[in-house]
Amino acid sequence: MSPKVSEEHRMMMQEKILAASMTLFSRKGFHETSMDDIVKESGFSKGAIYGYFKSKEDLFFELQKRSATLSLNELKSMVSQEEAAIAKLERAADLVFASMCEVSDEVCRMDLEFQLASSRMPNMRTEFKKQQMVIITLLSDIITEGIEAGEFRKDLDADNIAAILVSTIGGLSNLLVTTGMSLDWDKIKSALVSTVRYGIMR
Amino acid sequence: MSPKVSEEHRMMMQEKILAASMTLFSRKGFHETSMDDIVKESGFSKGAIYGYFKSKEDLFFELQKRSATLSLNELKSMVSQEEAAIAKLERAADLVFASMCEVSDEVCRMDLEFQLASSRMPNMRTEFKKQQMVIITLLSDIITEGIEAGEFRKDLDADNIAAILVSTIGGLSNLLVTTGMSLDWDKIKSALVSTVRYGIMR
Amino acid sequence: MSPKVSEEHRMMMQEKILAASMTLFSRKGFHETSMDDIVKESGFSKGAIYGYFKSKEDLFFELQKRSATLSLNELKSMVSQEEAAIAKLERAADLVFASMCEVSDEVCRMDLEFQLASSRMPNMRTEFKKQQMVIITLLSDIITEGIEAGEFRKDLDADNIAAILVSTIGGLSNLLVTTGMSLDWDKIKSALVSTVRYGIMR
Amino acid sequence: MSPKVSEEHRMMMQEKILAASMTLFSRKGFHETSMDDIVKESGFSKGAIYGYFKSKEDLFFELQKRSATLSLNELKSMVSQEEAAIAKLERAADLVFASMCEVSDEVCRMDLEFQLASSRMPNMRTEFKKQQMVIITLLSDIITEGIEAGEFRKDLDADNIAAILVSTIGGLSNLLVTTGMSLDWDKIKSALVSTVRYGIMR
DNA sequence: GATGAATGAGTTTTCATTCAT
DNA sequence: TATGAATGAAAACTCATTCAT
Repeated sequence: MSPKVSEEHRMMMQEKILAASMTLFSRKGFHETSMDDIVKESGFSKGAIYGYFKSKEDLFFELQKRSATLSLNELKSMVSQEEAAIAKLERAADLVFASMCEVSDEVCRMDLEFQLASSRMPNMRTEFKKQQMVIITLLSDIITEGIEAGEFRKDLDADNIAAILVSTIGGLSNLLVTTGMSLDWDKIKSALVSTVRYGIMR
Repeated sequence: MSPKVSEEHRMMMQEKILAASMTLFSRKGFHETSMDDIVKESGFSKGAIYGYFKSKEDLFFELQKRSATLSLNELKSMVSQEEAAIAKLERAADLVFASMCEVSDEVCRMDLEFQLASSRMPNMRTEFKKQQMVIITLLSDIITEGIEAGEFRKDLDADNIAAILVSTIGGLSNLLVTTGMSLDWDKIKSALVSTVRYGIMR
Repeated sequence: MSPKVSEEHRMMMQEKILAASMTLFSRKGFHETSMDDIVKESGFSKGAIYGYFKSKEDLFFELQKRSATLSLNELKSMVSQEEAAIAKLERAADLVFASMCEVSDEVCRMDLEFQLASSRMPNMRTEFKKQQMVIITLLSDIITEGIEAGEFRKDLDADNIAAILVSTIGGLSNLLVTTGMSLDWDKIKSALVSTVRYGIMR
Repeated sequence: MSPKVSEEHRMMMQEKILAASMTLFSRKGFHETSMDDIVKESGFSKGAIYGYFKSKEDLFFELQKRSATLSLNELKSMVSQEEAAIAKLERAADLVFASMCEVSDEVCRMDLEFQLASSRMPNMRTEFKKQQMVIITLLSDIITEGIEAGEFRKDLDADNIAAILVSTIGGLSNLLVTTGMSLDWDKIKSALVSTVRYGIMR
């Protein structure tokens, strides 16, 4: 009778544990966070946590899966708009840099944790690749659209340009947390946008 | 008469330990590598290793310091050449992508380790920032030179473009190891080079 | 339903660990006793022990705190008796020498460990001083009482005499363990008692 | 031809090492002092130190042997004086309390180290006992002398009184370092002297 | 299911002693 | 004889995971 209720309940519990873990992993890092830390932060018992997630790594993996979903939807909704490809790219840039500004160092650090894990653990890598491919494909589609519409140069290599753009954004995020540089995101955005615009438009 | 050993010998020993550590850190990661692993891999005793490096972290830090020196010199020698700014940038691209191709996943993974460490440990961050600044400044100087020579657009923001370029390269390297994508570096290089050329030239 | 364990149970476990530690510390000394020794002697696991005490030092400290409580209560109860001050002192001597006889070398050695630790570690010193002050004050009060009652000489320096008496007892205990002399406690007691009696009475 | 010279030289070297060790052992304690510390403090090499002393413990033992010699000679010279037994005891008290005042905490701590070691290590104990016996016997002789001269009570138990006096002095020294109390040695001395005088004289 | 005490292999690091030079 | 680099056993402590209740 109650499977639905308890399933929901289960999800809520999981969510709480994930939230606590996220906080700790991003603040202290995966290795420096102990299950005891998570117990304290989440208020759950050891046994409960192991009831919901089979290991610390599993918890981390689950977190990685969710990390993407955040901004992706906004990005997707953007594509469906009727407008020029270049406008779409610029709106994407707005979106990305907006989140870049408001997002804390900790989120960027968490991202680095995910990247490092992906570079070593097959299941993480698969997930990470899937996520990156979604974004790259999305951008690639916009570029292809722009080429076909005559906005962009005909010789553009859509897939690789998309990969480059994604890498640039990722690289900037990393630069921020790894150097602690106080970057002026507005200036960077306009430098990037204008360079790309000149770089790809006819 | 004395086991007092030449500075050279000491350096050689250090180098061997560093090499063994490098292998392990990049293959398994910093945290997953134990001092016992390093003992086994290097053939040194525990005590000997601690005689050369005061902690596992110190070993890692030393490795980070050395990591930069590798390609930087080539990059620097390039700047002094007499040629157009755009040509310099292209030669830099050649250099970077060449190393990208031949370099193993392990080096890139190691790079991610360094980045993550830099995002959390002050002394690593200081070092990392210094290293990044050298490259960014180098590129920024070339760009400024290009602007002054009338090669590039006058409104270019040299520093930020440089930061963007460095981020792009770093991001691509990360994309490689984190997704395991089989990237076609030649195509990526030409996509990047042509985009940037159009993007910044008058 | 829950392994949540009563406070009593927790105390019992602690007590067992403390007992095992006491045995080892007094037999082998603090430094020569390893946590592994305590693991073996107590039958607990490493983790369990660290669950109850946060460090080997903490274990030692806890032991020190308890060491005093043993005979102190008897000593205190004595004070409240209605009798001449000199009689009180003699009864105290009886008490002290009685425990001196029955007590093993190990307890005295343990005492030396505590003294050495107190001479170097601030928290131990604070505790030790507190314990010593209780006894000194107790004796000092008896002496003052004796002076006021006209039993003892008027010019007696109650505090310092008390400190001297406590030192004498401590010194004798140390002499026992450090030299292994086979002391005749009865004779020593009467020598001390008669000397002090003549020494302080009018 | 040169055994004498090198024997002297050897002694001088030993003395230097012992001095350095003494400094460290009393400052930091036996266990907390490493051979490397002694190397640094003494300026000798590891090998040299092991050439002179067969182990860290041996070094400590040698130090213990010397520790007594210090004041003992003065004490002995005192005995031979022509004067009343009570006067001898008082001069002994002067001597002891004078050294008590000027001597640092570190010397007292070192004493505790010796005591603890003596309570556990047979060879140390033998040495320690020998040293204590010399002093106890010396005092005992004075007391016997006083009894025979009719200065002191006839029923005095010379040996045990001597042991008690030695214990009192040792106990006071320990009280000083273990509690950090700021003792007024002058007052303590007069309290002790007058008590003992009344306590043992006819 | 939930709890948290218990486990114990594994971690980094130290240091008395040895020995090739 | 002097040196100090090298050794490696042993130390204190951690922590992901299990399981009796």
